[in-house]
Amino acid sequence: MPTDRSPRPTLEAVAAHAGVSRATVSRVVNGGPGVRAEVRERVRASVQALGYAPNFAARSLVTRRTGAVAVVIAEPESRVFSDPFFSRQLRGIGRELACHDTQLLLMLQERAEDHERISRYLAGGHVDGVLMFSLHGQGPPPGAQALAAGLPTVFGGRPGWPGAAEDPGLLYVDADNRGGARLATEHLLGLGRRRPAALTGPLDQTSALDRLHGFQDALTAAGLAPSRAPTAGGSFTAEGGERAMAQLLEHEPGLDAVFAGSDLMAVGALRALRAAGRRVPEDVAVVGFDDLESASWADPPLTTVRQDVEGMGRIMARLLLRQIGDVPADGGRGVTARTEEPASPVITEARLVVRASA
Amino acid sequence: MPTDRSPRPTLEAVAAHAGVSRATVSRVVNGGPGVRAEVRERVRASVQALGYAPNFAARSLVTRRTGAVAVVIAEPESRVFSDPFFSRQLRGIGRELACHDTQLLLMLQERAEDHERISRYLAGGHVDGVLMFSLHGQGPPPGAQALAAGLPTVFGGRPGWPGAAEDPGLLYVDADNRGGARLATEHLLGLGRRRPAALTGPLDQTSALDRLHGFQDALTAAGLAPSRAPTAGGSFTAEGGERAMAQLLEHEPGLDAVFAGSDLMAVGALRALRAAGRRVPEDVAVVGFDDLESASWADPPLTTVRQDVEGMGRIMARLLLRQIGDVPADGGRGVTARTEEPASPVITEARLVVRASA
DNA sequence: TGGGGGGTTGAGAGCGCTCTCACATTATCG
DNA sequence: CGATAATGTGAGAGCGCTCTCAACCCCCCA
Repeated sequence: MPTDRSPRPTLEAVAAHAGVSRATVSRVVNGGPGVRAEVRERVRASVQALGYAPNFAARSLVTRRTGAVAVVIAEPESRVFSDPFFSRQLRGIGRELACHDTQLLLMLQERAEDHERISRYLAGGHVDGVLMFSLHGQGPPPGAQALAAGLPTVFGGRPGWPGAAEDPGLLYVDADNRGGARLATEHLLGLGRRRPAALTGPLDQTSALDRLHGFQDALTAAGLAPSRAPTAGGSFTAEGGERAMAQLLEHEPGLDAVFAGSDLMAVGALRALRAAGRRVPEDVAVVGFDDLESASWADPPLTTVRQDVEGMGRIMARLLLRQIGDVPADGGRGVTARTEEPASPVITEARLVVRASA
Repeated sequence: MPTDRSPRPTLEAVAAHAGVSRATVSRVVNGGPGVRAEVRERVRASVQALGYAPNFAARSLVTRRTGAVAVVIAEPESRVFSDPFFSRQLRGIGRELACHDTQLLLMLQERAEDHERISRYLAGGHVDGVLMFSLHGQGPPPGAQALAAGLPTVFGGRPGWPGAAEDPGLLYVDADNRGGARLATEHLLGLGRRRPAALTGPLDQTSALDRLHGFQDALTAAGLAPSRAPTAGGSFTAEGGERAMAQLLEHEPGLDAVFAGSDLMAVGALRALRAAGRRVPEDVAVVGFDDLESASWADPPLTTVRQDVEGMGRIMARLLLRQIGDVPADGGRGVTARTEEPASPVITEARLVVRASA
């Protein structure tokens, strides 16, 4: 037979064992008030003796809470797990949720049919809220499904679909991509470089776009024409960076600095530069973005923009938990944290980390 | 108010709308037989019209199925997300589960108190089964909690606690660590190297231990005394590899080949070798293990042992779904896949990938 | 000694769903 | 054409829990 799922004891059983009613056991289990200390102890002992654990589905059915939160990751070709950036953010989320006794459901939306499956899940009340990462710009507004299901939702990164910017109720957490990119570019210019180029990620992602804008901001401020600065785009990967860099070198052999949209791209750029016989940083200075672990391994170690990725994850989780309402710690005996101030998007700081590449 | 959770329509509502009973709607929703085509269509229309989605908790309460599986990752300092190996495995799991309409609950057990929290969750019937990764050897048999809760469980990697080897019912999926390590070492020996050394991971992890054994197997087969081969251990990280390599060089300056227990360690070893002025592969040949993406970026690109990590994840998921019983596709209308052959551990093949480092 | 009042406890009604079983309807056959 | 089977549908009993509300007990004060 397919696994002999031994029947777990119910509230009823504990009540009988302790000689009290179901209601009393429920009170004890949930830490509710109004139970004599003596009875409370007796019930506790019975719970222990029978190895009772409350049935999640039954509880959830009446409380309308699941104590779980979905992390939806919408991306055509799931780089999620290979992308250390994401991984760290996910870790931050996981840790924060664990602190509040909340489970994390991971939902990967790689293809169109996943969209439907996930919508169904969200509508089915599996979770109390949603953390939404939608990395691509095309397709149906990803995350609309969660909002439509009436679930509290927090976005990772600034949502980029048409109209998103106008919606003041949209909650998201993002790094200061624009400011960070500006910082990095100013560093290049401060080094005396006058022919900087940019390697951008997919411009349908707001992070890539914002970083490009930051790059241009710095040029403008320094009196250079952003439109004249060479730019090439690709995916946020080492391969993408390598290809874009090669392309850039072909069209603009005179460039003396490169702002890469991500560390992975920067690593690729280093490869392409080496292949072209350029020295880094002597001939071409390179800065990256993200400060991944691999940034410090690179040869030469990358100057890059650091974001507190794990912290962003934690903030996302916290924001969501606040939206959900009361923090479901210990079965609800905690204080109900009403949303005093209206929640609003959070932009976290980005800092320059100077290493050898620039 | 904390989020106006708009009341979703219930079965009852759909039944009223379609002019049938709840039972009939249930049958239609679950694809059950015995409903006239005309009625079926009418119900479908009502479902559509009201935007009905079955309540998960209620269904789960009666079916005793949740359609979710927990991935428990027990590790003191969660490298989970930074470790690309894991990430790929998780992706494989996620994809396979998605194919079977099963959700993935991620549970990180970083500290002792998490253990208790997770046990509670598992016992509460949140999930139908457990995929268990317990990377450290110490502490209470991690995973015992899942087994104790009577949940179908599959382990990632060979469980290492005392007695695990004797338990024939223990299900796990592992790479052929021993065989792969032997392959890699034989490659080094085949290159004419006669003073190979090993960099091992934490030997309380079976994967590290198995790889060391594989290394020794190759030496023995080649007529070399394994006990004479220099060995240093550390964590499965670049830092660990760097430190261990430095230590090895100090004690055994004459070594001409290194088998590293992981690619990350190998990358660290490359750094240490460079710092010591050794050329790779001329002075010292290096092989790694895992074939991470970074293995091909390394300088020189690493010769390493490739495992089908994503495939391992898929197999784990498949094994678990089979244990759980019938594959819960489309609400159970699928064939019940009884365990015809008794399930048994799966060891996947490991292949050598030759690049420049050896 | 009797009547509040506060603190404890239990009875019972659901939460939304599935599933069994009895009933209604129509098809099938002697 | 009535008996029997096959098919379609509905009534109702839970699944295990929470939560309201009424009942209860004991103590205090008049």
